[in-house]
Amino acid sequence: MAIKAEKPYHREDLRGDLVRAGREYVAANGYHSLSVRTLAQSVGVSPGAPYRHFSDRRALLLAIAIDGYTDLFSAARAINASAHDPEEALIGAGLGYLEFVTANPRLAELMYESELTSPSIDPALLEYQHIGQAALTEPLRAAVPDCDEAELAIRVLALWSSIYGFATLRKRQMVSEFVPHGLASDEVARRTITLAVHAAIRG
Amino acid sequence: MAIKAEKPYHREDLRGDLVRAGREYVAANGYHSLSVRTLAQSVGVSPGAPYRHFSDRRALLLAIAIDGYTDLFSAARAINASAHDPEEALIGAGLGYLEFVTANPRLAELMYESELTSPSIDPALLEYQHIGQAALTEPLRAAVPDCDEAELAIRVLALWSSIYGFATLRKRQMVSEFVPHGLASDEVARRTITLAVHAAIRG
DNA sequence: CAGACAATGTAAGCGCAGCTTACATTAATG
DNA sequence: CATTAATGTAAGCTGCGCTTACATTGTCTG
Repeated sequence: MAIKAEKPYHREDLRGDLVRAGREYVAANGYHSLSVRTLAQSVGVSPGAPYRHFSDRRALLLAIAIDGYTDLFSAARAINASAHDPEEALIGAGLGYLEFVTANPRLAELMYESELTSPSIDPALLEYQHIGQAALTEPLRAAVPDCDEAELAIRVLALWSSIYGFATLRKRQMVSEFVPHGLASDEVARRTITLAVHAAIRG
Repeated sequence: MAIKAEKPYHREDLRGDLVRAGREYVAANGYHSLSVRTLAQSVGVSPGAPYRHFSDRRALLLAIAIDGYTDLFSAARAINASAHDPEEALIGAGLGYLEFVTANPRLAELMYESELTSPSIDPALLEYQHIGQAALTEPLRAAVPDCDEAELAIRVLALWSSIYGFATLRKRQMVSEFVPHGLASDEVARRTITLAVHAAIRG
C-alpha cells in the first residue's frame, strides 16, 4: 500500500481554497490574467471543478473581492475604535484606506476598478459600500452636530470622493507626477486627507 | 462585369477605421469584451489584418483611449477660454470633466480605469495627464498668487483627486446610494465641485 | 517603363481559456 | 442498506490573441 495518503476525491473546502489561492494570484499578478483553469490546476483539481462552486469567472472574482472587503473593514473598525474624537476618526479612516490600497494595490484594483464595478457597481458589493459610507457618516455627524441629513450626505460623498480619488491616483504612482519635488509621500498624503476632512467639517 | 465596385485589396485608412469602430464598440459595450477578431470582421477585414497596425490588443485600446483624450482636452480648452476668472475656470474644468465622463462612461472607463492605467499608468498616457494637470495648475496659480510651487502641486493633486473621485463614483451610479434623498444630481455635482475648488483655493 | 521592394491585406493554424455535458465517486439521508 | 444529492473528473465546443506563410498592390529607382 502507498505510504503517501491518497488525495481524497472530495476535498475539505475547495471553494475556500480557490478564493485563497485566487487572492494570492491577484495580489501577485492582478485580476486580469487570472484564469479559472490555471487556478484549478494550482490547487490540484480538474479544470471544471471550480464551476461546482462558482457559476462564472466573475463570481469567483466577486468572492475574492468580498474577501478583501472583510479584511478592509475589520481594519477600519479597529482604527475607528481607537480614535478619541470625530476628526481623528475621519483622518484615521482616510489614512487607513490609503494604507490598505498601498498594501494591496492589485486587490484594491479588483475591488474598486474592475468589471465588478462597471458600468455600475455589482449589487453584491452594495452592502460593503454602505458599510464604508457609515464609517465616514457617523464621525462626521458627530463633528457637525447641527447639520441636516441631506447636507451631511453630500459632505460624506465629497469626502469619500477625495479619499478614493487620492488613493487611486497614488496607487497608479501618479502622485510623483503631480508633486515632482522630493516631498515625502506620507506627508503629501496626510496633508491631502486632512485638507479634505477639514473641508467636509466646515463645509 | 460587376456593377458593384470591387472592394480594393488595400483600403484607405484601416487604422483609423479600427479606432473609430472600436470607439463605437467601447461606447456601447465597454472595452472588456472588445475582440480584435470581431472588430476586424465588423469593418470587413480578415482577423489578422489589425495586427499590421497594432502590435497588440492593448495597443489598439491605447489608440482608442488617446482618441478619447483628444476629444476631452479640446472640450476643456474651449471651457477654459470662456472663463472670466480663475475660480470660474477651475469650476468649469471640474464640471467639464464630469460632463465628459457622464456622456462617455465606457470610454472614460477605458481611459481611467482599465489595464492601461494599472498597476501604473501607461507611459504613452503620461503626456495627457500632464495636460490635465496644467488645466488645473494655471488657474489655481492665478487664484492663489503667493503660493510656493510645492504647496500648489499638493493642492492641485487634492483638487484633481476630488474631481476624479466624484466623477468615478457618479459614473458607477453610487451618488444615489450616498445621497438617497431626491436631490437633483446636477445640484450635488455643483456643490461638490465648488466645495473642492474652494478648499483648494483657501488651503 | 519595368522590375524590386515595402506596405498591407488574406489564409490557416497554434495554444489557451471559459464553459458545458456526460460520467464517476463519495457523503448524506431515509 | 439503498437512494440521492453533492462534488469531483474527462472530454470537448467555441472563441480569441497572436503568429507564420503567402497574396496583392502601391511606390521607388535604374
